[in-house]
Amino acid sequence: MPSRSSSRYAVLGILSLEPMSGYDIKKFIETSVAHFWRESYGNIYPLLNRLTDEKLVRRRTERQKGKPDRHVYSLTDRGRAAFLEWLGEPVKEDAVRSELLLKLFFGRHLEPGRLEVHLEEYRVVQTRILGALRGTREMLEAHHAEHPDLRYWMLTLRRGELVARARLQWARESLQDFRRPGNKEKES
Amino acid sequence: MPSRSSSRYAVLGILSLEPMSGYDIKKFIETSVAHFWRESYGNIYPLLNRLTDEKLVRRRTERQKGKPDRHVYSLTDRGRAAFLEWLGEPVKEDAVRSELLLKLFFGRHLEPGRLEVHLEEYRVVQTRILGALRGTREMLEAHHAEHPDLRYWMLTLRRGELVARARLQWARESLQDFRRPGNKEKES
DNA sequence: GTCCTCATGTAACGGGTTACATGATTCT
DNA sequence: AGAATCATGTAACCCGTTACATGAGGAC
Repeated sequence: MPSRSSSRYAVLGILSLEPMSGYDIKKFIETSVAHFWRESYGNIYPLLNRLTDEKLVRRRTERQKGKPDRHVYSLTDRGRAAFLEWLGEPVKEDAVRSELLLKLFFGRHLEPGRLEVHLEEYRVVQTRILGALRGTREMLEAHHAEHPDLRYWMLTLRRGELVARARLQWARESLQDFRRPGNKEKES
Repeated sequence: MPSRSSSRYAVLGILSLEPMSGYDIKKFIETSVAHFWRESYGNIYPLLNRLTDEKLVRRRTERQKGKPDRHVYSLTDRGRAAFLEWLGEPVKEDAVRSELLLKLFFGRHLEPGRLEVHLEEYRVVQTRILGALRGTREMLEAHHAEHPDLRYWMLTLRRGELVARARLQWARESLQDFRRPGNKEKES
């Protein structure tokens, strides 16, 4: 009965695609799953050491000229097994915390215009996210059309897009609602 | 330039509505902002002590028969000021982490049917959330129609609904997509 | 000349959860 | 009889981020 940090399974999963260094893992995350997952070096490197100690991962060191040694990690059989086991387990629902909504909840105490600024910033962020998702989608369709994992990647992308669109819609609606002045109380 | 833990501002904000005990705060959170914010007692109680030390909050003790003393906390002027300052500051975007999407991303390695199970569970959860949101909305409209904060509470509810609907739609779509067998590769 | 990329790591801290401990009262 | 509610708290732990340190080579 595993079920540990999640980060570890993210790392194991990525290493199941191909052997990589910690640095590569970070880059990979940033260009593929960044819309729903992030890791910092300060988490990745110590984690890789722990995984090595636990024999879930194997380290091969490549010496390089002018650069630090490069540690390339690959999954062991135990690592793959642990990963697969985690994969099938029920999903732990993730923590819900939205600082934006928290502020809006108390929005009556905001100075005039400030609520709209918060919403507007959010709208911009969501728009940017949507653009990034579209970019990723096009990239995948162009360069990885035959990749066996494509279907699953698209699945996650699609969720990102739908949710971002919903958030965007909400931001727009709400801005309209709050920018119209005669609207302090319920609409009539 | 404050900007500390967020939890502290959640607590200060709630106390700005009316004086309460730690226990009350927890209850309040569960019945009003649970869809985007949660706190545990293990966080609330120590936090209230710290806030008291920092004079952001004042403690009044009510003795009770057969129950532990009840500590009722209220905002001090400094507390209110700190809260208002935080309220106007730019929103820190919250951590993105979805264990579900992480598993789906690696979905090719799931045993047959397991992916659908994950999706189906998610669908159920989102449906339940939607129901709860509707319940809250109706309760608010019935019992707090005149509350000066209603507009802001509705704003957050609306976001919850739109996002939950988007997630639901995605879950349904994806289930259809994956339950249809002749569909292992791209649709044709 | 300066910035970016490659590449690894550590230390300090932050912020939070879970589980445990306690115990009377009231509801079913 | 047993569960839920009221009510507070602590200790252990976990998980993660930020900031710092180091340094060569290539791009502009």
